[in-house]
Amino acid sequence: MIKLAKLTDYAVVVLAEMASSRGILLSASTLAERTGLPEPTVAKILKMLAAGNLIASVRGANGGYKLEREAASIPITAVIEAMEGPVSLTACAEGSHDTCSRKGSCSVEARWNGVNKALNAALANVTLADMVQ
Amino acid sequence: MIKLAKLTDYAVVVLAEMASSRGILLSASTLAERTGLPEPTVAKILKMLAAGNLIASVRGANGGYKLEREAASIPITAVIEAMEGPVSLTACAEGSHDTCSRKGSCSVEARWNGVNKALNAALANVTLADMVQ
DNA sequence: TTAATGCGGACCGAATTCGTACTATATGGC
DNA sequence: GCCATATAGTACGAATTCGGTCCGCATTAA
Repeated sequence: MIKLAKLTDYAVVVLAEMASSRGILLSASTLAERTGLPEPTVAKILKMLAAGNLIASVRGANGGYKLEREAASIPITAVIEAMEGPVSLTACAEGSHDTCSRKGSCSVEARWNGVNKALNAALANVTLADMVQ
Repeated sequence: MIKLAKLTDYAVVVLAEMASSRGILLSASTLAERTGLPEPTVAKILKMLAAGNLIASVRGANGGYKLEREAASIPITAVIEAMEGPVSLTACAEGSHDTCSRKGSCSVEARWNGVNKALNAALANVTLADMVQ
């Protein structure tokens, strides 16, 4: 199965919760409570999403996180990229620096790029707003 | 990254090699030699592909494998399914029997089905023939 | 000054995956 | 009929990755 990391799955749940309270500052512990997910895990997810500029963070007492943009303008590819890196099926895909033992001599190497583009195009049409409903 | 198992990647390489010699019986060792992949690994891949009815096997001396259908009629989703199971991003997707701790109470559970369909549609348009060139 | 909250990194156990080996079964050639 | 060749199926060990947790530091409101 083309597997999405569990953390990415959780990230969507957390973001969906944030989208329903847009603009309001929510702490990691509050979000953990509302989503039913373990608090340390939620905290980790929020850090990653903040690093990917998907959400804004406010430090200090009474701090928290809030959505940076509208849910409708956040494609799920952005979420996946923030959590797992570029959306691409194979290591030898364009832009990846991962090594492949057959790099250069692989007859299908270049072909995957087209597949990845089709994949990105399909996923780019689904936004966070679609996941919230 | 939306990760494809390495074996699946290899499977496409092997199938591409078989497609260029369609109808000819090729043994696992021959394919290993031509693709430059380790022989035991190629043998394993061929077994999985045969189990998925993507290729036909002939046992005994001078046996081997050959493509069951034309490359153009084999979508890469079929390859992925043979190697890794159904194409779906999340465990809670339709048809999966995997358990999810939030099953039933998860607000985004149903939404993933649409994403998975978009994904399958995008990948179904790419066939093995496209990978060969 | 204190308490609350995010930030960043490190760490460990668990699960998955990769690659390999071994045995059984089938078939063609001598 | 026997042997060489080839696939079928199972099982296993090592390596990698992932999920989850913890700790010390930085920042800000009260």
